[in-house]
Amino acid sequence: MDVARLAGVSPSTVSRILNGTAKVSDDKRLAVLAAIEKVSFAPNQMAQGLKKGRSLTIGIVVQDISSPFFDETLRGIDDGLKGTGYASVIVSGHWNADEEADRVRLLLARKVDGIILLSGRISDEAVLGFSGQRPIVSTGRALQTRTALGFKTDNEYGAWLAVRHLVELGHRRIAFISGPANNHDADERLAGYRRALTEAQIDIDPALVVEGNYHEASGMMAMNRLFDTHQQFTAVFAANDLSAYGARLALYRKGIRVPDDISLVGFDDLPGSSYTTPPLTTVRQPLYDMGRIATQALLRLINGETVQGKIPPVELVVRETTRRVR
Amino acid sequence: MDVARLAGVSPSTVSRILNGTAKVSDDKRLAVLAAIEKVSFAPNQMAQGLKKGRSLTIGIVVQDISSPFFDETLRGIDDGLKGTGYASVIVSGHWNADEEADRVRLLLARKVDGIILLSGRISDEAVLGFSGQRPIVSTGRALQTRTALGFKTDNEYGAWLAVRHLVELGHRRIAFISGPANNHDADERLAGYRRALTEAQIDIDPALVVEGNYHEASGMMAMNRLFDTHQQFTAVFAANDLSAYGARLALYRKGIRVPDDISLVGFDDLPGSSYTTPPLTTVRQPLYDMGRIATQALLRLINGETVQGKIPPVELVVRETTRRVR
DNA sequence: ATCTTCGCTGAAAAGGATTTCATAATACTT
DNA sequence: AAGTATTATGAAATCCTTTTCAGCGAAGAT
Repeated sequence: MDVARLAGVSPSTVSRILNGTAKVSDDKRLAVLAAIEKVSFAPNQMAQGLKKGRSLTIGIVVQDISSPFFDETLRGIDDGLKGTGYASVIVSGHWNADEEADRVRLLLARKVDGIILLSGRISDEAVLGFSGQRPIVSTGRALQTRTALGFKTDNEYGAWLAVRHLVELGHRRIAFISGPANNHDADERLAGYRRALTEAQIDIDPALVVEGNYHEASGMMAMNRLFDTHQQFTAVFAANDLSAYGARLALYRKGIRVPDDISLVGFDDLPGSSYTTPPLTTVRQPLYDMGRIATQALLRLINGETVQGKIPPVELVVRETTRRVR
Repeated sequence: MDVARLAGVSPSTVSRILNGTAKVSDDKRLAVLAAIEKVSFAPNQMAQGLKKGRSLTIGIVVQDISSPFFDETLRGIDDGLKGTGYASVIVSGHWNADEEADRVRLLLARKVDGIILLSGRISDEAVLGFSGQRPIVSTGRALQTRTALGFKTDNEYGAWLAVRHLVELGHRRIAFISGPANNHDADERLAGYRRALTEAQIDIDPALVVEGNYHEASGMMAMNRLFDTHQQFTAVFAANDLSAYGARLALYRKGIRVPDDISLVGFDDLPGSSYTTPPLTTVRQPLYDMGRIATQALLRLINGETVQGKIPPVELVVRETTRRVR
């Protein structure tokens, strides 16, 4: 080591000072510190990682790097990592199970100390398998072993909250813009929609539920499909905020006022949803908190501690896109 | 190495097969491949990196992980990295020069092979200094050395485009919601606003320019300040889309119609701006392309090739928030 | 049939830290 | 004062690959 030579000590001593591993006499300590300062030495993290068996890196798998949904959670993760010395490498599974599994393997080869999996598509078994190599915490699944932990938001309940809100406002013809088929969360939200209607003794009209894919464009198209087939309805529940945005635009284009003519509610409560015109009534998922909590849990798992996953419940936030039916 | 023992060869041979570094007899190759398969071996990237002197990792410094502005660029970077074997560790400078410099040092200690700096706050000299250790490409600055490259979007011109558009629609009282003080980009946009007005022989009224900070809330507050001081204006140019969103909401709250009563134009063209109500007229920055191009440039710099920075120009995209003044 | 050349392969060194082990120097016991 | 317990420190081993170097056997040359 360069610094060692400069300070006239052995590499061992430098290491001891850097890590506080053992007592070192003051004169040597000072000499070493001075040498470090002089050459502005920073230990090679790859070498450190190789020796210590930990990289101070965690891997994060999202499905879409530029979606406000994931970004808000990433912010929570970033904050959760603050001051821990950990950095994160973020990869995207692009909503594809195979690609996702690939990414996880890649992270594992990079010797990340743990993995956070957001809205993963791979099976629970696969997660459990990977968790044999490194701890994993995942959103959107119920899991609890010594090295794997899952958090689940209650999608069914959230959707139920949204639809019940509409029902309480007197709406009876409520359209639903669903999420993509074969998506677990999406299915649950649909179930919540159904239950709320059933509880209100409103018949479920299949023509009122139209499939979207969580993106703005799909919300817009879904809305247009509703119009094209001449459906009657006074409210729309979109399976996520993004598709609600799209629906909102379709409504605007038709000259239909929100909430005066039609009420609209979304799901997620993205940061932008307080600034839509008008601000969107939606079901709040604690995205940021999920990130923070997942991070803290992962760090505990990495330290071999046991944890259980608990996140704040979803809640309805009533803003200005819903109104009592006239 | 485990695989070596299992296949009855030396680690050297395994390495040669993995890297195609030298010819290996078919029988051994097959044995090794089988062994690799059997224990699903993946080389330890830290050891590889340590030996080879490259980590196959690049560092990315953003200022805010959960801002659509950065996310769109990140998407470009992600796509640019696709298939290269590189992964990226993303850190945030939180718009703070000291923190930013810290993050860069951290990335350097992690032995990233190169760095992409988005909207950095540190000085060009600092960038040049760091670029002595690893290549750096940065947005928002003009730089061109063997190991550092900068891209600059023409903010002044973009702002000029926006304001000229409003002028051409007959607006003469045009308010400006600025970016934060001491922000280079923000200053340039202000300059463009001024030039466009001057060229149209419209007096610049200082009361019509009010400071924001690029966030939605500031746009809303800026708008309200304009109202509180009873300014007369028929159009508003916001220094970025986010503050335009905020302004839009303030307008909505006052019952002022866009674009019927007041025209509004933003800057950036965030993905969400096609879905605001109504869709926002704005100055398009090629965020995604900037990410892609920056990535390709960085990879070239890493390979010791020389490159020069060229990105598509900004352009006005006229949507539905601007209209001829009555 | 002997000497060169060539092609594969393994042993060993290297990359930059940490950690174990051994040792020299001090301090403590009685 | 002699022997033992502590301390601070350096030498060497280790983490896991890659790469250099050397050697062995086979093929080619004469």
